[in-house]
Amino acid sequence: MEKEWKRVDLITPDAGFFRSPATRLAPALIGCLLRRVTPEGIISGVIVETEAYTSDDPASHSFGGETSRNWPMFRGGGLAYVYLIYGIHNCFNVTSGVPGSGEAVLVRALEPCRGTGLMMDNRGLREPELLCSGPGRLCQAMGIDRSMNGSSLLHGELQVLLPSGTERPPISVSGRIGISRARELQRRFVLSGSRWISGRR
DNA sequence: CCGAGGATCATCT
DNA sequence: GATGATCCTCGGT
Repeated sequence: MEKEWKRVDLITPDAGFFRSPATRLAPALIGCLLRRVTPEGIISGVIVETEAYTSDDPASHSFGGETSRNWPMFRGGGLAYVYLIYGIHNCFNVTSGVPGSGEAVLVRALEPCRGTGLMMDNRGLREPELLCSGPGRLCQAMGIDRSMNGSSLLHGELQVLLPSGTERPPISVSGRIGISRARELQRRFVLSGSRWISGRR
């Protein structure tokens, strides 16, 4: 039996979903669906790992104010912020907060849901192992690149959908991964017990 | 203009 | 555990 999903609606009580602060949106995104509509078919995965970044956070791209790179973080919640890291990998964020706040949530891992074959093709893999377990890996699997930077996630080819139910999944909190500053902040959120999160096993 | 370093990953020892 | 790949942003001059 397949789970049901609903669009974030601008005129219902979901209106404030993306406008909430990153520290609240990051756990709220756990269990949501990230979906891309491609000419070849639909690709989707359930978000199982996120990190929150805010403008008062030395580890955040927005810490020094708005720049030509981080501008989507300053345009309010519900946009894609995609940037290149180490010259090779893309990282995908969901912007959050109100315009000017400089906040985003890094999506670090997905549990593959639909279009697994397409994702494996994109990654050059023959097994779903490590398919979307890491920010670079999930972008490669989903076909997310910087051409989608700044695009709306409410409608369009890349979307975030909410679970139709109201039950909250169990979430574990920890320090963030791969940063040198503000390691102590507890701003990494994972779906408890998920085997799809990033990092070593 | 220049140089350092980065919200990573695959591969090697 | 260590390393190389590879590019762009951003701060300093």
